[in-house]
Amino acid sequence: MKQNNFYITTPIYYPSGQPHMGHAYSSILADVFARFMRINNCKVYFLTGTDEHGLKIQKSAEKVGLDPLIYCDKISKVFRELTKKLNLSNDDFIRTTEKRHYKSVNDLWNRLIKSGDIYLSKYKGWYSVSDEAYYNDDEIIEKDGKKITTFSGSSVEWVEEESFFFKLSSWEKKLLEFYARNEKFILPVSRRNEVINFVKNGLKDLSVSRTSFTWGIKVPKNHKHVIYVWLDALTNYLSALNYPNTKDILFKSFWPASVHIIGKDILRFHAIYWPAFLLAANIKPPNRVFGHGWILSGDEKMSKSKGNILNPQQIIDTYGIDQLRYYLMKEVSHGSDGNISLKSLERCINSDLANNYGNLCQRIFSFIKNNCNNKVKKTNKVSNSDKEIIKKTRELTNNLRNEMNNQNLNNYIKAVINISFLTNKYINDEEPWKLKKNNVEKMNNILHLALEQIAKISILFNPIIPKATTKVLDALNVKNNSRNLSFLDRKNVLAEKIKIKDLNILFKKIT
RNA sequence: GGCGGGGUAGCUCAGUUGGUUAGAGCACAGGACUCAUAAGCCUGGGGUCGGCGGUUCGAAUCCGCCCCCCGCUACCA
Repeated sequence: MKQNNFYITTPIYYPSGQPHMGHAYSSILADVFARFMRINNCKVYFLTGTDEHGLKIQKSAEKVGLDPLIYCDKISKVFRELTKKLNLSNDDFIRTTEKRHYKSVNDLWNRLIKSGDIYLSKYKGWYSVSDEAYYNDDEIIEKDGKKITTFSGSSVEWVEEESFFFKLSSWEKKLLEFYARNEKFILPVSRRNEVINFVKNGLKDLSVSRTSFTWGIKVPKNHKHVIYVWLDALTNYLSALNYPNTKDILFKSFWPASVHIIGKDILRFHAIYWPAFLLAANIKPPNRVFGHGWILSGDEKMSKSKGNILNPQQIIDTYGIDQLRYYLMKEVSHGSDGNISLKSLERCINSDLANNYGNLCQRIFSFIKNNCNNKVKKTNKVSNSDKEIIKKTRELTNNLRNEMNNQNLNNYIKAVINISFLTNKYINDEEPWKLKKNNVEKMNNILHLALEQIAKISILFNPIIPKATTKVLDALNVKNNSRNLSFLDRKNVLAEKIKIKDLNILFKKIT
């Protein structure tokens, strides 16, 4: 990994159902960080994709009478299309059914065999056919002469299955050392504690192959076995960089990954298994795993039976993608679960986007169009209130890079919207409409400063609401190579003399 | 059960080396203005900071007990 390079990933999605709000959230969150790092002058590689192996997919394909791969082509496409609808800026979209991925998984497997971390043995336990799951002794009771699991009540049978194992147990200490050395490997901190706790309670070796189904990557030299889902799926992060060719420019530039964005439900796989596999294979683990919370609807996890599903596609069609992106990023607080509802979505769009940022742009652009023929020129006279707003804006933006380096998007958004408050107040206080007749110079200075503020806000909001902010920056004639964070280092975005274009309403108010 | 996080205004949350009248945004009410999407600005109402007890000159903040919510407690992912 080169300095100033940034590799960020979403989970690869298991396409056994339609994309839901949780997928949308993970993807948008990752996209926001990717876009931010780009305007922060980093070279970014942003990856998403689909995880297409396993029993569920095999069965679903059988049900509709399709070859699993053809079936996957179809459903993976749905997720690929979603990246467009969500306006993701991903550089690649990987599927675990691709050749490059097979090559990569095979290589990782062979490395682990070679290092002695994978061995062949037998997996034994109580298996429930209907649950497709194994249970521990303490989860089993006898009822009417039958063994059943207390977990779901379904009947279980004793099964012994040949399986390859990964020597996870021998990585316990090394993992704990790794977490200690890399304090921010797992964020937020609460999740880090969970993981450390789990590891401290002891790790058992992990079964990493299955013989009960065939839809997957076959174990090299033993085709009876299919490679366990996580050893398969996680490796996608390497495959996309052309691993096993570690001399490849992509791999050299972007590994280890800067951050894997994931939901808290798959934290263990990313924070324990994944670094263990990699350490065993003598590959550097990623720099960070960020586990976000779930999207809830009315305090409940969204589910079909509860009828409280908010479908991302519908929301986008009704309200727009920038609106959905902004709402999700604002409403869900750092790392914890977030409740969403149409009501709060509409409130959020109206207050932040329409009334605040949108209207700020509108009032300034309209005024300049009607009174200045779209031309503004500033002089070097700086009033006390100018100094004041510049100073306050600087205070608000001081820590923004740091907030984003810790995935703390809430503080970021709060700071930026506060710049919008400041600017609205500035205009109210300065009353440029009163200066039309007798002080055009001062009026110009005020308007120019307002535009400068709008430019800064628009650049800072660009990762979150790219469409709307691009319209504004276009209307301001800000060059592409100026749409970055260099103004944080006390530079101005706009020239002293500027000509702007007309700007249409950015966000319609919802009534 | 064990370990961890949390309970602050109607809603979402900020706020600990303990210290003046506990904060923000949204929502609500009133006011002055008019460039603007009846937007923006100003002012205001509203909180026994989960409960009880303790330490202290002083506690949302420290200690003890209790109540409630959430997460983790491995091979579905």
